[in-house]
Amino acid sequence: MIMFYNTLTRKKEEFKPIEEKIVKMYTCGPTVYDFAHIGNFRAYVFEDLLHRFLEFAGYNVIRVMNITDVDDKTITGAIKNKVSLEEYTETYINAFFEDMECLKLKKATYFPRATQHIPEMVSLIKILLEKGNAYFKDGSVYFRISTFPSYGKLSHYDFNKILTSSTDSDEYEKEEARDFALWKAVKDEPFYWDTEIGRGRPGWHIECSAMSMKYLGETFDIHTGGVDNIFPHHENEIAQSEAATGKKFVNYWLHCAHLLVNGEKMSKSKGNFYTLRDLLKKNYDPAGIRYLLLTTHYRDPLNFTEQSLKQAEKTVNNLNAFYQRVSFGIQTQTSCETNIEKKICKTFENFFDALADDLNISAAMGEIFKFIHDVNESFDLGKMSSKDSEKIISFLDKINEIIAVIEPIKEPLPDEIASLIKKREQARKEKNYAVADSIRNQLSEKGILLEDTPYGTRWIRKQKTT
RNA sequence: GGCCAGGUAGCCAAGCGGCAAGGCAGCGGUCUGCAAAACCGCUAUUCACCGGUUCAAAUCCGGUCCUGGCCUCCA
Repeated sequence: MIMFYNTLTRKKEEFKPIEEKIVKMYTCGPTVYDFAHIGNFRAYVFEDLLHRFLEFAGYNVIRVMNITDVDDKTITGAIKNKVSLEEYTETYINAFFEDMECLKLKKATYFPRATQHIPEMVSLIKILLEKGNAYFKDGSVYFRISTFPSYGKLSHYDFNKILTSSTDSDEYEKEEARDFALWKAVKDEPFYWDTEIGRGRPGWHIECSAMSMKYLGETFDIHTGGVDNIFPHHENEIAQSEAATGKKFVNYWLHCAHLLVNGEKMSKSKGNFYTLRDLLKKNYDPAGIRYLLLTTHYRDPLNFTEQSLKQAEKTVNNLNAFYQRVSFGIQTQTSCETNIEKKICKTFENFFDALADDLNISAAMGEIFKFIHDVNESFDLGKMSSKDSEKIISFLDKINEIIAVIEPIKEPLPDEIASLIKKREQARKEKNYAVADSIRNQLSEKGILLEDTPYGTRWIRKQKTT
């Protein structure tokens, strides 16, 4: 049984998709006005875990991640740089995909862009106008919240108590302060679309309603984002979508908590703003970054520090060392029987159950580390057969489908290096340790670490260290 | 002010009524020519604080303090 915490009900609920074996999921993607920062990636890593886990659990995941390529910030950026909106956003769209690959984030099925779905948004707005849920004012179209009584059900805000007074100076255009723009009239700006509802550009929220319904249908299973999206963004999506279709928009809303930097909110003014690229420049390992973002429960605030990043790197390093130790075992060890199969089954079961409980990744990893410890012990006692090793490796490969931080070395050892290792073993036999150590240092510089064991010399690839 | 999270060892982090998982770091030991990795042992009488409920509380209830978020375009 899979349980998720649903923001809508504020409870953990059993997950039941609309269609058996298929999950339709919408994950809020980037606004491409700048490079994404690690706070953004915390959300994307959480979504990646969700995606991978659902596939792991046997679901066919149909996932949409939108690219917001028109909004105030992208427009400002394009004007400032005197380029078209397309040119301006292209850089950041490409960077985003590179970053995703770097963090091993699984690709969504669709990456729709707002600018390519203007007709869909317009027709949705037209429906809302016809139904009386929206109105024109000075060429813009606003959603009339008074026509949607359950407004506030996601954020659980009581609108009788708040928002009685209008704060912004230009709010006079709207009938009510809380009404929000579906379509913004454009007069002097260079970027606009001429449509049946006039010349203008879309409001922020409408793209997600239009695109999610296009690719996933009027009602779908899961919608995710950061907690800061609960209000107003997701609240408004619900209002627009449900007013238009008369149907429930989304069954499960999952939101991840924020990332803090050194216990403080991440902000440009404080200078504690890291992009993924900043960290890579500082020579941090992408797998370590992924591990750190992955292994704090998504609903808990994550305090990002360079110390914890270094710890994460070390852990990833040890996971890789373990993988390689076992791989090496495949080629060398021959004897004995263990009940490794049983242990693998139990570990797998516990790992899966932990994740099925609202993605409890920390508990799931705890199971893996206990397993590793047990296996290491058996190795030290010489109780592992090559058959056992093969089973362990295939188990680790399976786990890695979710955690994706282990990088198995599949390619054979280059001849040049193999012969150096042989040469060194000869030197060691002759107790010529000066030569042996110099070869070891030489290989270390090439990223190959040697480990002498009772069964011979083993090599592993050195992880990036900082 | 309203609403929502969170405060567990040096750091990170599970547990959410029945002897405080796990990771990283540290210390001592085994193995090693030396290493590395691994293994063994040690490292929270206590879970922000104060009360209460209970045979039993880190876990439930009440209050206090601290940190962070949202309250109209920020994941």
